[in-house]
Amino acid sequence: MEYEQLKLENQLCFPFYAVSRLIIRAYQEDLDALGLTYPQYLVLMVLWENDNVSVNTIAEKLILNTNTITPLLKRMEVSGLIIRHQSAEDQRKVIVSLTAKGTEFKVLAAEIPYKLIKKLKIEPQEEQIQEALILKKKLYELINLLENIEKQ
Amino acid sequence: MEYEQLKLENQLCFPFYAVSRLIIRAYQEDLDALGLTYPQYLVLMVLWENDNVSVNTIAEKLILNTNTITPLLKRMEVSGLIIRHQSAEDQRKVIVSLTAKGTEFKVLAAEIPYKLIKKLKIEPQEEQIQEALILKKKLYELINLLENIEKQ
DNA sequence: TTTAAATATATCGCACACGATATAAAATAG
DNA sequence: CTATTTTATATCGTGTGCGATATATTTAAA
Repeated sequence: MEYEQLKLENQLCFPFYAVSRLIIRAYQEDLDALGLTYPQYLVLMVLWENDNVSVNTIAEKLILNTNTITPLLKRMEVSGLIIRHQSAEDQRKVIVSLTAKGTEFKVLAAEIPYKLIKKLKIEPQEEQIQEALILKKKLYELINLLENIEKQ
Repeated sequence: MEYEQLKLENQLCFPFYAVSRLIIRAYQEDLDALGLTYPQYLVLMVLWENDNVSVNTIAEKLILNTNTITPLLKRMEVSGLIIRHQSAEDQRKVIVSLTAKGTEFKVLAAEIPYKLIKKLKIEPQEEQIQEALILKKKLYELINLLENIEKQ
């Protein structure tokens, strides 16, 4: 029995899985220099855009469960990037805020995306930038499709 | 400071990371029915195409390190999907082989890719199939680009 | 207004991923 | 032919991810 649909090279899921891990590996060197992990870097990106948000807000933006986010935030609190405090209005909510260190890291992190492009040894032309934007749009269409499965 | 390149929505890395996890989540239900995890399913796909291969061959095909693969294979041996035995020619090599159970699972797993398409509620037309093939090609180009970073 | 349901976060257990390191066997160099 | 290097796999420690479950607070319902 051949089952073409079971061959690794015919899968769409596997290259997504591989690209995701390889991108994180590529970032690792620059993140290590800041003592960050990739998901911690994502949390910081959320906070740099909107500080003082609830645990749930971060979880929703990163499409992660609280059982992933909670210990992640605890480690980030230990390393002095953020602080967590209970909301006054709604005692169930835990508000996450950047520390001075967490805020300062934004300047250092700003170089990271450019460093990855340099590592890839590509010099994006207008055409390639447009292509990347189209790809990003398709990825978000896929995310929407995949997120709506669970709600059934 | 705005730093457009640090906004989550401007990242290409994040949607890759999200899509990868969401696809695995979508597979979970069908894999659970077989008592498999996603990486175990990938290992089986490698073995269904080429049985009796070394640990390293599997690691290379899945772009995983042996410190991930070794315990993964051990768990698969415990659950009776594979057996591992030392190679006669090269005593360093450990050859991984499918058991009867591991072989039989191929028939059961053959439905999984179709089930995902059903869950997504899409009915792929020729046009969309072509689009998926182009996307897959792009993903493999990216994998090549990302794999070659490390070799420098 | 007491009760039930929903919401927000945390805890537990298990299975990855991966950097760093160890160990044994094979290949190669001097 | 012995010493060195390389190759193949395994071990250890840390940090995710996530299903299942617990706990506290808020909201809604009877």
